[in-house]
Amino acid sequence: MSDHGFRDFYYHGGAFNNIDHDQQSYGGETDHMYRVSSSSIDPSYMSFTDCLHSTSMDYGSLEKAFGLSPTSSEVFSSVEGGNRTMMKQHVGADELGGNTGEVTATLNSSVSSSSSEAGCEEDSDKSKKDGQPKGSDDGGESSKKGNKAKMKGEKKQREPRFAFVTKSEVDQLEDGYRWRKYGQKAVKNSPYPRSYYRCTTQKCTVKKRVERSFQDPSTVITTYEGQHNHPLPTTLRGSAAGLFPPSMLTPSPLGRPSFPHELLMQMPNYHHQMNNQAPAGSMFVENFSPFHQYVHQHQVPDYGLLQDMVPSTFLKHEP
DNA sequence: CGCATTTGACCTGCGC
DNA sequence: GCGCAGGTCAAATGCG
Repeated sequence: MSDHGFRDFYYHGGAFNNIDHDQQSYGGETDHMYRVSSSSIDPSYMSFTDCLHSTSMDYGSLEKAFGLSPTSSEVFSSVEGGNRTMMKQHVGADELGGNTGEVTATLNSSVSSSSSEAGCEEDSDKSKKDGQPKGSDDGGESSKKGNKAKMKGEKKQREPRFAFVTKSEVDQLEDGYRWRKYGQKAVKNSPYPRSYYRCTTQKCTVKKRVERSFQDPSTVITTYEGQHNHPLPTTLRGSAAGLFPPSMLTPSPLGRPSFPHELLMQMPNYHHQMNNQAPAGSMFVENFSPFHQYVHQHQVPDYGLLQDMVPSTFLKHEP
């Protein structure tokens, strides 16, 4: 899924001047991909995080919104699901204090399990066990594997996923949450393994996968799945806790986005869809289409997109 | 000692 | 049905 035609659109002066919406169909599925991009941040000067903090609020917003504080110069984001949409955007250096960064968003909803295309990425069946923290629920399951089998027949509901492609030397991006690695697998056609992490907070089922792009070893693909149902740990080492304003540390989807998915929750219709428990398959389709419309409707929004994704307090409002 | 990581085995879905 | 690939489990191990 990494490279389904991204298209660029640019962001200058605090507003999205050129938003490119690409909608493609893959085997019956509609893909929406968004990509926000910009050139490169000079890592030699500062980390991505530093850059975000020291130079531009907009960037800081992005970073906070995306929950990333990596040493990356480029950040792409994507939501996986059945439909993917990509939109690219260029962040002008002027807005970044001389630095630019790249953020790509891929929206893709997992349509039922039938979608094979995205399917490879989709977890086929995690819900059965992962859905719940293992130690807490299973109670007396006898054999670990035996349990899995029982859930057969039920289609597990796939959680929305949000992937980021970041330029980073470190695999694990500091996003403020504590993760526990529970597996690692070699990826086909890639010399780099994929690591699986789970949020260590009890009852939080959020997971993330981290893998390095074999095409560009300097980039790390981080895929988040699920939504945190808790605040950011206060003990985290990194910046996140300190970086994120309290309002962004709230777990509530209705609050500020403290997790990539929550960004989506800020998008029009997302709540609506979620609240109506729309089928996973259509969730994003309907979600992101409106999203595009929204973007387009705000043709020259001052941050149109961002504003909706991040707290306005983090966005620079220009007259 | 508690927690995180490693790692091989196992399970599931999918394509052939 | 078989093999492959992705994903997960959990025992073993490491670390602070």
